[in-house]
Amino acid sequence: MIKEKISSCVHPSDGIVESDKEVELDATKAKLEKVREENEKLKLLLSTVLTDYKSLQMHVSNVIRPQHEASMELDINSHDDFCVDVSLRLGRSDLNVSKNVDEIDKISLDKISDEISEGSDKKRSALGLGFQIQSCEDPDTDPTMKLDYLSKDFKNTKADNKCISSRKDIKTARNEDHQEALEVREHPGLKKTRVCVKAPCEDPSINDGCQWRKYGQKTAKANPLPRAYYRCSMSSNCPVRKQVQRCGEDDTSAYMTTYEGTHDHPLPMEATHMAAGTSAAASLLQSGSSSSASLSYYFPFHHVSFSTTNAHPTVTLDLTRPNYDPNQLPAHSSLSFSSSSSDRPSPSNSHTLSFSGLRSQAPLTKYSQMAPLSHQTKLSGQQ
DNA sequence: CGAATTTGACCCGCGC
DNA sequence: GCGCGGGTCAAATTCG
Ligand SMILES: [Zn+2]
Repeated sequence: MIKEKISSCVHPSDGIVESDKEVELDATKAKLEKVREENEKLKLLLSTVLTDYKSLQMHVSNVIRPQHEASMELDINSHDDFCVDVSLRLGRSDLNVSKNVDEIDKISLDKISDEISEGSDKKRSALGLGFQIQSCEDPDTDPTMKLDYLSKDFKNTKADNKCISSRKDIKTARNEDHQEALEVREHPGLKKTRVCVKAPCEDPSINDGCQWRKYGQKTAKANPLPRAYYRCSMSSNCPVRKQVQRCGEDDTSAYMTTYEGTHDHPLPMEATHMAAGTSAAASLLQSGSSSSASLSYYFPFHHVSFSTTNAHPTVTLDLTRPNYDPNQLPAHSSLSFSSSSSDRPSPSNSHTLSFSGLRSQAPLTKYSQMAPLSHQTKLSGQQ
């Protein structure tokens, strides 16, 4: 493309031909953009499938567990192994991963791929092109990062298991864990992904459907707004942490909740949507996606600011202001995405895309399931 | 009485 | 090395 442009500068006499070429170029650009959009949609779909599958797998393992209580730990480990395999295949569909991959799952994934690409070989090749462009834009990211992340997760789970098995000397176990973390940190530029939820009230924090055990509270130096630390207590070794920070004055109940990690146990059915949304976003981050598909699939009417910083890939769901634009149809949601290698995502680098309701039916029904959650967790006590 | 919360102590990485 | 600050632990306390 660049070469063509250069040649058009060098040979200004061939005006007509060059303008033809320019038109062609524009058409190709438009095509590329379309293809990229397709690619993003596909990525989101894959993340969704992965998340749903994980959730289902955890439910299944939970059902089966009572029958094989002795081999519980083994089950967990093999399950994580499985996840790694799946993610590998998701990251790069052309790699044939053997191990314990379920054939049915493979078939369904292929089906989805076909569905997305509408059976067009042309589009499929274009998909690869989209990927190339993306990695050009974002050289730091790589599809294999996802694998790295998951294997890291697996390691952490193992460390936690160690923690439990030898509760005597937590210190040594903790050291092991720490060493593991250091070892993991040596993996090129990949740290824990986090999901922030900014909300006007406590609702979202109690909406996640998990039991949270408070284990600490700190007040920041600058503003003495307390920050509480919670840990998931549904499973004894669930690695998920969350911290809730008050934002604004004492009476304004604005909270910023940050989730970190992945649950290793089934979540209540009512909570899976929220979790799927957040973890799908996290998966997108891990997959090295520099731009993001419409996460508004999960959170219609709300801003989903999706920003990558050097330190922590972070998804921020801003639920403080409903995303309602009178110029738009209600089914439209806007997704503001910013990808930046600096600590502060620059506004110039971020742009807002509006989607014409990707599957406008499904998200609405799914979203409506979030409403009854508030009272579900309320009876589990204030958090 | 067991489970959850509170809260000061403690740990550890980081900058000076 | 030292102090600071964010994050975590665990004894004491409260809660159900
Ligand atoms: Zn959990």
